[in-house]
Amino acid sequence: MNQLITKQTNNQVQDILKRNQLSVTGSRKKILQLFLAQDGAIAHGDIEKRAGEKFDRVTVYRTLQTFVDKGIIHVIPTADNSIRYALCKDDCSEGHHQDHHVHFVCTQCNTTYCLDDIVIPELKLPKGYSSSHIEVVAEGICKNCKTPVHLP
Amino acid sequence: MNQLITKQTNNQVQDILKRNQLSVTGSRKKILQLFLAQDGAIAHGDIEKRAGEKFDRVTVYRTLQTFVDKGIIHVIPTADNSIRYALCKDDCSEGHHQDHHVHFVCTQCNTTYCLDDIVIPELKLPKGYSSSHIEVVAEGICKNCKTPVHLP
DNA sequence: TTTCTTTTGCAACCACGTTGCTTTTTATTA
DNA sequence: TAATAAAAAGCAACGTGGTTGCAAAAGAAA
Repeated sequence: MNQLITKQTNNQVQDILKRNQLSVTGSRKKILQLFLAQDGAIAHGDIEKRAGEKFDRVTVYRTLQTFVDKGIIHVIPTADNSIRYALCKDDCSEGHHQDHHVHFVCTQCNTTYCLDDIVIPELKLPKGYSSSHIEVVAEGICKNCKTPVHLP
Repeated sequence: MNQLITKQTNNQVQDILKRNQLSVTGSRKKILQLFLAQDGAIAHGDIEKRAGEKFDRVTVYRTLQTFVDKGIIHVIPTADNSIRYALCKDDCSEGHHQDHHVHFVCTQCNTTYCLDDIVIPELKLPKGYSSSHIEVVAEGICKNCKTPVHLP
């Protein structure tokens, strides 16, 4: 819980904010640090809790919205209807998200991962339908929760 | 808007309710009729509006929940975080939904379709991940909204 | 440091969904 | 058909998640 923020991380945060023409503020630094320190995706509620009750709800909403607008994070739709956010890869930019990858939700630890390297296969849609975007969410057990192999 | 309910539809509704050991009530009949008269999926809000402001919000919620529990309808997760419902096929039953098909959301008319015949292709997940269920939502233009071919 | 601009925090509000309880409706049995 | 038990509907109230307008505070620039 008590996160050690290294000088590197701090510089990285400032870098990202400045590169996106955002002023460096307390909430933006804190929230961005949470994303950098986290493997999977984060829900809005997690952020409010893990930011240490320091920021107003409204501020968290606006900060997340700003990050989405700038292409720093992207939204992940989940089956349980709770929005989650994850860092974008470098090829996302303002107004143009490139986050067309598979998302994986672990049913055990409830972590959401972006599987950037998985290719979404072609779908044969019925006659008359044409799709511009396909969202794939896989549910199951992640690499950290799978039953470990017992060695002799 | 003003729907003509035929005797057949009425019988069908009663049939479905009785088959699922549900008592036949006004709201259940009305809401089930809406589903039978509709090609695509319906959102909760639509139901409240189209039921003619006759039923309490709570009643609609509970009726939908009952139908989901009984396997009469199923929930469709959408990208915009609004839950939609659609009739299940016959192989759904109480506590066991068999609705593993692709869902299609038309970006023009905003209708959601269940593409029952489309097979969800295999996904090659990274090492350590195993999935029990894959949700696929395609976005695009549906058969009713596509630009018609101009004949000479 | 001063000034201007941006961001934050607060209060209030709305939409969505849920819960507990009373009244009404449905199904059942006489 | 009337009486009864069981189920569902309606109502009020509440909780959460998200938004908006505005005044105060913090950041950037000079």
